[in-house]
Amino acid sequence: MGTQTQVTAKPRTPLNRQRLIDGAVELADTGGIDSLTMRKLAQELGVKPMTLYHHMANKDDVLDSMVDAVFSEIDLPPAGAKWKPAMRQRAISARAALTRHPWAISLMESRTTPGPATLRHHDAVIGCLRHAGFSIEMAAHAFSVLDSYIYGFVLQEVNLPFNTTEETHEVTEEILQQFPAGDYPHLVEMAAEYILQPGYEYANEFNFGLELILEGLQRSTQKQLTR
Amino acid sequence: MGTQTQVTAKPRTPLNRQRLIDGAVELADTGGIDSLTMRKLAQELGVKPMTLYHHMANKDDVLDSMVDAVFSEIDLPPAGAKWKPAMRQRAISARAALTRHPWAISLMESRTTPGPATLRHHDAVIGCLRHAGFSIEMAAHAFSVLDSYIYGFVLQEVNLPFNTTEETHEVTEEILQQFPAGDYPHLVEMAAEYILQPGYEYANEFNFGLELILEGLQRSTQKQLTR
DNA sequence: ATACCGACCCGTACGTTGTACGGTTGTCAA
DNA sequence: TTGACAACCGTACAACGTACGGGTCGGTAT
Repeated sequence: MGTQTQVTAKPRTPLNRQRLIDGAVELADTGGIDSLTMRKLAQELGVKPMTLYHHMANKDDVLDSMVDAVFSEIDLPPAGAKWKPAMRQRAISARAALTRHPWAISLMESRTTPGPATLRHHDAVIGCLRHAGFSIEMAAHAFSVLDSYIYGFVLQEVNLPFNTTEETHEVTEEILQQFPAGDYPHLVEMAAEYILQPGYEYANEFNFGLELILEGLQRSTQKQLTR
Repeated sequence: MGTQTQVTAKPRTPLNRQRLIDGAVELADTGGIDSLTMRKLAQELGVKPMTLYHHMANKDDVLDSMVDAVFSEIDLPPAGAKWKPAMRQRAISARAALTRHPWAISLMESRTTPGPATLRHHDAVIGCLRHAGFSIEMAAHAFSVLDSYIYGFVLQEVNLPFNTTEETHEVTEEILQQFPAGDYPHLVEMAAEYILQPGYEYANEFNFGLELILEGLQRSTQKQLTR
């Protein structure tokens, strides 16, 4: 009992930046990004609204940090790995993280100041490509295609108004019934003979595009190397 | 002068749905999506806020219509055209429309009820692919990759914190100076030797990915047809 | 001319949001 | 004990979307 150092736990754990961000992410995950208000966040953390401003500059600061938190969840390409499996795994991991937090894509659109996790991620991806022999220009190309595809796919995926097969039926019928029959014949055909078939899930489309792009990149690099 | 039909212009042109949407688009174009409030929109149209609600159900209704307006600006694939040039042109046109209205991508994320122009567009694209001999499954794949790529690319493009070469220099330096030198070696290399070079524009990256995907699709269909 | 109706428009008001400003409390070094 | 400093809070304000209950026309039926 000679020291007091053992009594480190305070009855009221002080709020810090990390707890705040975690709370914000959790709130957005459960109730959507619109339900994330400074007041609700404060309540969630057992604190009054204005207290938050002692840890973050403003709400935009919170949003920036949330985006960076999502990026930190994405697997980095393992050092020394071959570029193709590394990029494949990263793409899959990125899509998983972004769909786990459906609000992330919409935030990315309005945030322009990348955080450390975001920069680290980008650096690792470019590094992986460079070590595999990609020229700087080619690495930039590859980076652009892959990221565009990942973001765009998730953007569409999280926007689908349905998740289960049942919902798909409901929504599809509802939309089509609003318009004269025969207005969108190809859309109807695709809905009936593909999308509404049992077992269909949009998420499965991800693979096709990913492999197509990876193969295209491989071809491009081979062209470059043999030239 | 026997008729009165020539006096059709009223001193106070009545507001209608179209004028309202056009005004909303214009407002969002000039001041960003955040500056689009029902109050400002009303003022822009020379009308009091609550008047808007006689033409639109609510703000979400306005936003839905704006997205559809953007889609109506995208060229439809010309009937009877070969699929590859048709898809190429559509992609370029879509990217142009979406960058002309940078808010469109962010709206798409939150809207789930497609308008008539959107449906017509999708129908035409699928129709073009089907006429070119794509199977339903293959058409769905192609549609998914292309749209994902277009949306994702624009999402990144409109997010760049710089537009001119000067801004690029400023922003790049500012970001990198925040962190210990050597933290992001590959990022620094790419910035110095590629992005900061005179003549660089991110927009030029669009082509590479687009052609890569189009060629990949061509290969996939050939595989399918020869099998 | 009169009565009436529907399309169009507006004034007021409420609840919710982000956040500026100025305290108040709890903890620790000297 | 004193002072400083970090953490926290109460109050207040402007801006937002929009509910509600009117007003004000032009044109048609009588």
